[in-house]
Amino acid sequence: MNASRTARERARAELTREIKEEARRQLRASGAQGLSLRAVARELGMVSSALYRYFPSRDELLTALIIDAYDALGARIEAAAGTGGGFRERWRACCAAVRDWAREHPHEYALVYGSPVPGYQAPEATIAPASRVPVALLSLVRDAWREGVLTEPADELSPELAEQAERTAAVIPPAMPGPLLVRGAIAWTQLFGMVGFELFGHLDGTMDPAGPFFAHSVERMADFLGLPPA
Amino acid sequence: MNASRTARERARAELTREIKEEARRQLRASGAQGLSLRAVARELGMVSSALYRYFPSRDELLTALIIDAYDALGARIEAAAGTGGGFRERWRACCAAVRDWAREHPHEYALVYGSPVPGYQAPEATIAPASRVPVALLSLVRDAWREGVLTEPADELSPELAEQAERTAAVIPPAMPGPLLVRGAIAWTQLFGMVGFELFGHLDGTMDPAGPFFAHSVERMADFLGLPPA
DNA sequence: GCCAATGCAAGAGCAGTGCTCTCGTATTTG
DNA sequence: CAAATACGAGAGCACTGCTCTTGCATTGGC
Repeated sequence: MNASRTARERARAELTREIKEEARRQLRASGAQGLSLRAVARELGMVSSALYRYFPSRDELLTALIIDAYDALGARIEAAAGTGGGFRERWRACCAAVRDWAREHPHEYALVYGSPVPGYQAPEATIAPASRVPVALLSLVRDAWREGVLTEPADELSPELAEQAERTAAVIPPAMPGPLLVRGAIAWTQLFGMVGFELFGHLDGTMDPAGPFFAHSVERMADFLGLPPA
Repeated sequence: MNASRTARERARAELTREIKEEARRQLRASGAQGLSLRAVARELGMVSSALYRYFPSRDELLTALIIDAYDALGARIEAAAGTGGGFRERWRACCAAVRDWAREHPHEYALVYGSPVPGYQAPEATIAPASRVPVALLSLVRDAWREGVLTEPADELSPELAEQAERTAAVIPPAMPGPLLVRGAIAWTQLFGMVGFELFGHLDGTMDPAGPFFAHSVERMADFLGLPPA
């Protein structure tokens, strides 16, 4: 497909990939704060100013890493959602995918789900890959509902929330009941709150190691969503 | 109590306070990344090297700000927990206290609950103020349980989790049932997951503005804890 | 009340950063 | 083949955290 017309274009694509690779390596070694354009260039045997031909600023490099991270996590959770078994097993697999990926790539997790860089405005290009995770989770809940295996919640929604739920449901047709979608969103925030707390050390000394607490909480959230027992 | 013995000691305490104040101002303006020792010194009319007499490094300054932030949030939630009304109202007040404080001090929230600075190890001095929030939340649940107004959960705990729950409950005697404490911890992670997502823009475009979603989720978590309806 | 010990601010300096600009060269395009 | 373009290299600017030395002010013991 991509015949990569000229030699220059092939070299450019190759170098862009290598820069991101080296940047990711430094990210893993010393975090986003410690990622230095000059160090990346040095490691690649080029001078720092040459790097600006590929990424116009340090923030743009970080944005590229963010998009890659979102996509990597998105692919993982989508694969988990597509496994066989009942809905509860698939829910477990999705949650485990998020936690496993986060523990394997803590700095990349921190980059996308930790504090945004000051003054950093998430560019348009990040929102699509960023939404893959919530879409996968909510789609799973919606599928369970469509198959009728779900005990549907009878929560009352305020008019504003009902409208937001409807807007949100529109991106993953066919529509599902608002109260159920909102419960899905709650479980989504719980999942990431727990994973973030584990990674950032807020569970140290109490629910530590976090494995049992995580497993238990996944079951409670499955109950909360009305998923049938396995 | 603190007669502040010598003039030198008074001046030192005063300057330490002023440094933290100016640092907090810069934090609010440009985030943790943008906090510069030299800029703080400049703003205070002193030379940068003089600042090192008060804080041995930039990280130590940040640690001082972190402790202050934990204490400020801790004081807020403790005040909210101590208000009158039923347990559900107090639960609402606690959750609102966390969200309100976070929205009022987004950069300080990011500092303590966002990604930890790379290679930054939370010093001993932070764990006591950091625990004020979970202690306040769990104490509220425990009080409701002691008064018998709670429908106690019948969740089964794995042996490891039961042991962790027991260890955790020991710091807020008298002991409470493990399954209930774990539900409290789940609600705790949900609360901070949701607040973090709102602050860091992960709800933009869906549950945005986040007020209705927040209010609804607080009720669902109150149900989840078995708190009686208001 | 004096004097040594200590606390402290100032300045210079080091190694590093992101980023800009210019300049000569290599590649691509018409 | 010539003109347009892309590119790497280097110098340089303004900034950062941090260290070290120097000289002055405050303190506590005699």
